[in-house]
Amino acid sequence: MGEKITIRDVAKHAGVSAASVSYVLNGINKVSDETKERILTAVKELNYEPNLTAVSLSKQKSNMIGVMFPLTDDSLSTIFKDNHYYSEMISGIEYVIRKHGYDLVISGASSPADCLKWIRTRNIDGLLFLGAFPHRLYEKMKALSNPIVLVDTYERYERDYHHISVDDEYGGYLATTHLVNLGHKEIAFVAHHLVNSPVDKKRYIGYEKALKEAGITPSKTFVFEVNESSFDNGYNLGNKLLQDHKDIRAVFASSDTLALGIMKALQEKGKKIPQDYSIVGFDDITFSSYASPSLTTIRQDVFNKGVVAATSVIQAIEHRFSTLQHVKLSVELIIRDSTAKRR
Amino acid sequence: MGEKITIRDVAKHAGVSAASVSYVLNGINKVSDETKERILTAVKELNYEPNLTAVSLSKQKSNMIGVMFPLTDDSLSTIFKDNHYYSEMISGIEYVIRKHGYDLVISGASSPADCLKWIRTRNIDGLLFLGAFPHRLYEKMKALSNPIVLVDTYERYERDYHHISVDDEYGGYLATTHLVNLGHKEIAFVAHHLVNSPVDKKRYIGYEKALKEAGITPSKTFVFEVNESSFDNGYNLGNKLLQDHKDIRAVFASSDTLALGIMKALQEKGKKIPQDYSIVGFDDITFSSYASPSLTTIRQDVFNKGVVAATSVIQAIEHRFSTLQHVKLSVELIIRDSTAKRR
DNA sequence: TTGAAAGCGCTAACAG
DNA sequence: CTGTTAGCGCTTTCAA
Repeated sequence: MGEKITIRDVAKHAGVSAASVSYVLNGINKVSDETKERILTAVKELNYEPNLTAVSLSKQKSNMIGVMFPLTDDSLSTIFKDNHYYSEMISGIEYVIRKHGYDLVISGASSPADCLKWIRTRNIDGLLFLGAFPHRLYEKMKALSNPIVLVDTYERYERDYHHISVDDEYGGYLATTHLVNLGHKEIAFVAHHLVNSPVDKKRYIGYEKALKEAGITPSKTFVFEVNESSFDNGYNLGNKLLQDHKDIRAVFASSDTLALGIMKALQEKGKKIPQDYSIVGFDDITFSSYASPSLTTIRQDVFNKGVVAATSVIQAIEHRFSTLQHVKLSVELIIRDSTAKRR
Repeated sequence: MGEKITIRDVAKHAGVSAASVSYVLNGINKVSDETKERILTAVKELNYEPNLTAVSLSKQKSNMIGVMFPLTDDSLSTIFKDNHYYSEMISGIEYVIRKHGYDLVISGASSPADCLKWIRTRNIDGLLFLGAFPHRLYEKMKALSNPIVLVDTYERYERDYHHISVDDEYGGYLATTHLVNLGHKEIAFVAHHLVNSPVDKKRYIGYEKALKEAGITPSKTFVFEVNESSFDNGYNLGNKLLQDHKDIRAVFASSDTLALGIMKALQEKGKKIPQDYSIVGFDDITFSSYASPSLTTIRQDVFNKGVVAATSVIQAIEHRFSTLQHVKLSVELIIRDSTAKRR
């Protein structure tokens, strides 16, 4: 751009003061209709666009909303890889944010300190925090005046922030009950990480509850952890199951990605699904209905989760004293071809 | 935050002027070591963090880099859905950008006008434009002084911007030649969109070239277009192929997602792959190796594409007069189990 | 080597 | 209703 047009240029062009231009642009009803016209014309003619950086500084509000991803290793790719989950979520978030005139700034949190720094230095109006929430950030974050929405975080702190989640426990319950109803007793639970992933912990609780209700004693030997939700990890676990755990006849995996990897391993070794093994996933990613056999799973509407989360921050930003939101979205059992009666 | 600490607080605390603090913080070597120490101590003690909005305004540089996604409909979800492609890319981009101390602002381009506006009003230092580049933006964008990197755009304008792509034409050629070498002659090409997707056009050229080299006359009846790269669209096309095009024995699809959808449809109707149909995809998404049968495909390193693109903008931002970059990354044929000799 | 002062572009009391 | 003015927090001449 050769020369940026400032509010003063507009003012001059319209023969008024910068203040009046500002009033008109901000919809502050202080200006006569006549001069308002003149100003709007000048804005058009000069093709003026306000400098948002200056606006931010002046208003102490950036109109930017940050999304912080949990960084496992150094890049986001481990998170996105094999995983429609965060992509879907960010779609929902971006959609709402743009509609409301905000911009979306994303960052992988390298360290809790960096994270905090980021919010403050960038003047982010609000923050969406996805996944596990580092304990040590808790106190410091609370000191910030900007609203923070935690998504999928179950911590003792959860009550102090806005919080969006899915009914993970019920999902685990649904999945397991489905298997139980099919006559299964030897049901493995495959988690991403039982301690680090609060979501998986909830699903596990549902799993346990379903077993107990059915009179089955949950056994630690039926619970497995992989490190990341990926096909590869599922695949490797599938092989491990075949070697070390011949008693298992059904698997409830904490993500479809994992479930599909497990399925692949079992099939490669000549096992039939659902005849030999019943498998249930979680999420209902698109591919689940395209796999052979198609995957029985717990569906959650991730796009909507993003929408709800983003809507929450924006509400919190705009009516500062709204009460804390705690939304738990529902899940649904989708029965497909990867589960069948125990034989 | 209760009270933000400003540069003046630090100055007072250290018994110097704000200017000196600024010098030290910006590494401008004008200050005696002694006062420098004092200032740094004060910074530590007060836990001072500069306000980046103010810095941006003052320096006329935001340290933010924008990524603009092509919006087909109104939300990003059509783009991310079923599509690891953009997720991978953004992972690569985010990685580089964060390492260099920039922030990543993302947006779906609602309209060319909005897009332009966005760059100017937000004081974005540089822009990554993914996918098709709206013609009418051309002139206006060129007027911007900020560097713009186009990814996957083949337009007549491409030469005026930095440009990162993959050797799509060679990819198309490799895939088709592979099928030809297996004895296939009736090879369909399934594109996302031949006109709107410049990438697909290139792949088509490679396809055509390979056919010609093999003495096969390309026929328009073997070329198909779907609207979006999705499993569903592939699936529907697969069914169409079965109904209307019984002569076809091999398919080269412009994305793995499409290829897997097609495969599913064919399999459902009792067709064997690769015995009855040979199928080649493009991208090498993770799931391709987990499908049954595993998918032969053209691999491109999308994460790296993001890395290269981001590196380019940053270079361009930091050494303003660097020459335009035009990078074409390589592709690779990955032979798996979805292709076999024609019988 | 240091600091005063004038911006960066916009907003918001406050006066008129 | 309109304009003057003093910031927002930081940078950067320019003079001391």
